[in-house]
Amino acid sequence: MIKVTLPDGSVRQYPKGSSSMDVALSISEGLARNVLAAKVNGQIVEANRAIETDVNIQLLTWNDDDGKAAFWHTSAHLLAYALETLYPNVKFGTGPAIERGFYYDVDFGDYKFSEADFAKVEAKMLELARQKYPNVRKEMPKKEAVAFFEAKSDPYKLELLEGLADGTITFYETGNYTDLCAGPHIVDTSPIKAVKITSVAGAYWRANEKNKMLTRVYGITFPKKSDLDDYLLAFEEAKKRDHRKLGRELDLFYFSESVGMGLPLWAPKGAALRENLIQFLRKIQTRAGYQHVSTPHIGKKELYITSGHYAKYGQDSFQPIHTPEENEEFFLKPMNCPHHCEIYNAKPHSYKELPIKYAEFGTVYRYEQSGELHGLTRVRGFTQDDAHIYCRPDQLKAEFLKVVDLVNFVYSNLGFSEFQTQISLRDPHNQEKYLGTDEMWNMAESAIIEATRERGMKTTTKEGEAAFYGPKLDFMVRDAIGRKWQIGTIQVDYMMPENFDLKYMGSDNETHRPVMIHRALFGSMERFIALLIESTGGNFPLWLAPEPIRILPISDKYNDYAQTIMRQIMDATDLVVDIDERDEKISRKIRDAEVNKIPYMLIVGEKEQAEGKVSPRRKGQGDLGGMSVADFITHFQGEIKGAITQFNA
RNA sequence: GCUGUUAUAGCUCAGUGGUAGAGCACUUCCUUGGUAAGGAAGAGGUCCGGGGUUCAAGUCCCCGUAACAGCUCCA
Repeated sequence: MIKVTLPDGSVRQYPKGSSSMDVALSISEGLARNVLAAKVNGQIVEANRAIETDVNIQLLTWNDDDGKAAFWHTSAHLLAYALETLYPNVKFGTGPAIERGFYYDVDFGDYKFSEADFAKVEAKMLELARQKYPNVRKEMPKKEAVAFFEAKSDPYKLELLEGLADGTITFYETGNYTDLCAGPHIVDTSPIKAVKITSVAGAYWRANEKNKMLTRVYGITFPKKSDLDDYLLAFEEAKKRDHRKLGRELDLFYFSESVGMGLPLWAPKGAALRENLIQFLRKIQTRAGYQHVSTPHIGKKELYITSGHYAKYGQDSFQPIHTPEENEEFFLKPMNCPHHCEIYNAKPHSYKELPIKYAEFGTVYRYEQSGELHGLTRVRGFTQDDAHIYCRPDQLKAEFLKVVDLVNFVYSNLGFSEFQTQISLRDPHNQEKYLGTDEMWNMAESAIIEATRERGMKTTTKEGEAAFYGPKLDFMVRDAIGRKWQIGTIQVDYMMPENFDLKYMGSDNETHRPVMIHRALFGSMERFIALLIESTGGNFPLWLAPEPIRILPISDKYNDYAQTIMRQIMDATDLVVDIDERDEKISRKIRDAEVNKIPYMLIVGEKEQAEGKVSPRRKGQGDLGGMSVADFITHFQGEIKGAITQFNA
């Protein structure tokens, strides 16, 4: 007998060789029906794998991410099985489960797999799933594995095998389909009841652009048809929050082919939104001890040679502009740090002055590959809420933590509670990509790791994601359909102070090298606003709304009264107020204001004019009843005060 | 940059090789109104650009441009 410990701590006894499925069956048949895989002593395995020793078991169902992963992993095999049946001679790359569904990378030879094929593949997958094929795990010596794929003349699987040690090779058989695979899988194919092939796109073999491009077929499957319907419906709903769509609908920004791709044009409403965000942050940064600076949009080539950016990105930048006579070369600035370092270097500094924090809403230009451009989230001209903190090495951790706190403050006020944090380190196997000494890197990386640990932050760590001059702590949020974007970043840099020969005079009357922290909280105004649009669906908090108040006169007889009200509000506050003077009925004006997502409508007609009042209507709430202008202003300002917490530096 | 898809009025989109369409928006007129679309009339087109096939191209083919999805990249 073996002892099985369940997550609630209960211990049960089973005959040796029992499986997780047996455990599930002993609890309830319903549970057994829902079990997709199991976590046995922390390792995820098939639910029917025999257990020989005492173990901890967690049964995994559709409610567990790992359960879904097993389900979708099997679905990927099912996809491959269907493709192999329908398109003889296809070769397979890799086919993992992903966050939402799965894909398989396929070499179709000369065949162009397209959307027209989707329905056929879906039908075949469902047909195969219904056969209730068991997923049979097989361990195999490497020699045998190689022979199998040589017989199949499958170059991709053979290449994958090269990287595997003998004795670790496992295969899974599903019907007539056999794949090199580490598993785990669901017990058989029958739970797969709904299938959707979602898209097809190119993907480089082994994620290397020098390799051949395979065809990546994406799909998603569910245990219930209604789950698929719900998923597709939710996806359609999410697409309505796309910032590119809302940007046009709310008249925020545009692109023009004549201006150039990736160069956003901010319309008045968008510019107002942007300005509100800048004002908010400028005020907080000033309180946090930042000094705002302003630097030009270009800089001489030599500046970027000094910083190291020229060697790294010179060829992949917008190419230099030249002066007509002297033929000097100037680059559009791709980042603000070199300019800020020059401000630092403009005069000598004492240790008593540090930390020095230069902030700038600095507009930069980067040549992004054409295929990368994406609405406002990836553009070629954008404004960073950039700042550089010059501090003594002994101040580094404290300063880093202050920035972390600032990020938390700003995001919480903007409703971004779901952000993720990632520590981006250098790739230990590819160190020539980076500048600086091991000592510098170790100091910088440990500063970030210690600081995040000190705050108890949940971070993920990624090697190879660092900037070439230093490691980073990145803050990421998801867009409407779940894609992750980096917004904030905090970077520790020992390199740039070296390159620019930055100094300060220490208490020992010797010169010392400061450490630099590069940081941006929004990242770029463009990307941040894009994500703000998607997270709010265009219903911005009152204090950010580009048009917070619109006065709606009942008829043109009350336009003059509306003007009086507008002036009263604008005199008492610095708010933007508009009047809808169109020759339309009030219900129409209300509808249009609702559609335009205007937070406050002020309805004025005969009654209001007679009583010297306004009738506010809050978007989404309806009529608030008549009140005086003074009462409305109090009400309005109260809502803003309630929305922003006080920042204490 | 790579693979694929798409491009028709300001927006959303129909359009079968044979006279360019709808809804919304816009303009004018009527209407002067009370909490989510009042009525009528009008104007608006390089069918993305260039080339080709054809008696005839918005429609078929090629090249380019841009957008979209994904890959790769991201100071």
